[in-house]
Amino acid sequence: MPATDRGFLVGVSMSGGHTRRITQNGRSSHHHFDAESVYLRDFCDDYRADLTGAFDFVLVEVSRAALDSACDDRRGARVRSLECVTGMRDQVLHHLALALGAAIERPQQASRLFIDQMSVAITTYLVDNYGGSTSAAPVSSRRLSRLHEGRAKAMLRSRLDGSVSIADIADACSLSRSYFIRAFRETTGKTPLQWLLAERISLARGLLRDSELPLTEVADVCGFADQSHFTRAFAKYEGQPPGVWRRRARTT
DNA sequence: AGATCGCCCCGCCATT
DNA sequence: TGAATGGCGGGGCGAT
Repeated sequence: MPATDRGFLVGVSMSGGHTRRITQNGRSSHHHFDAESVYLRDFCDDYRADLTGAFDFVLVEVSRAALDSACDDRRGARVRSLECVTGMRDQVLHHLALALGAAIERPQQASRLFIDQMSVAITTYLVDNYGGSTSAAPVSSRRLSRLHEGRAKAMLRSRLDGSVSIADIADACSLSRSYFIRAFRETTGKTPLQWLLAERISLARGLLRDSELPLTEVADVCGFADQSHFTRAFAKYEGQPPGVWRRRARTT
């Protein structure tokens, strides 16, 4: 695999009998994996692995953003890399992988909250135990904490009637309005209003596709006070007006 | 954190 | 009658 900026990959061997030859930076090495063996990969590096024997791994991909977020949440210096001795055993990771694997084997029953929390647990554990070089000084993060992010998004969703202002939400997070807007943008990649608009459009797409509601009612349900404004906003976001979008969604 | 200010989102109306 | 488009003013958003 050629190098990419996808972050890191942690592989946890669930049973034994796997062997691989890894070629990286022109060097090759042989590794044997028992149950509970782990390896870590930085997607920044070119990577080639010739696999032999059984392959029974849980693979977890960790983005750099997730790594940064985990570092910020524990108020520590940001970790730049994750490193471990390939093939070393790690009982904790093995158990975490077991729990995660059991949950995602039945996706229809899986609790999104549980999987999210497991992701946080695994990432935090990786930072604590395999965090490599760190930034010299703790980065003063302007990202929202997970608590504030969740609270802000919940308040924005409840704001469909327009009764809650951005200042109210910032207050609820004990932040100034300007700081909150910036932190929200750096956390989600969107300003609060842009994020809310994306939520509304997403809701509208579902109603257009799966219901027979006229546009006026779709607009109302999605928090748009009048149909003309809804049509305009939808067309700007999706590139075509809602009626056209609906007909095309039905025919494809 | 708080003040400022330009911009655009929103709601309303009209028209096709 | 429903959907799409356009104009317009006020107020809140978002950047500084």
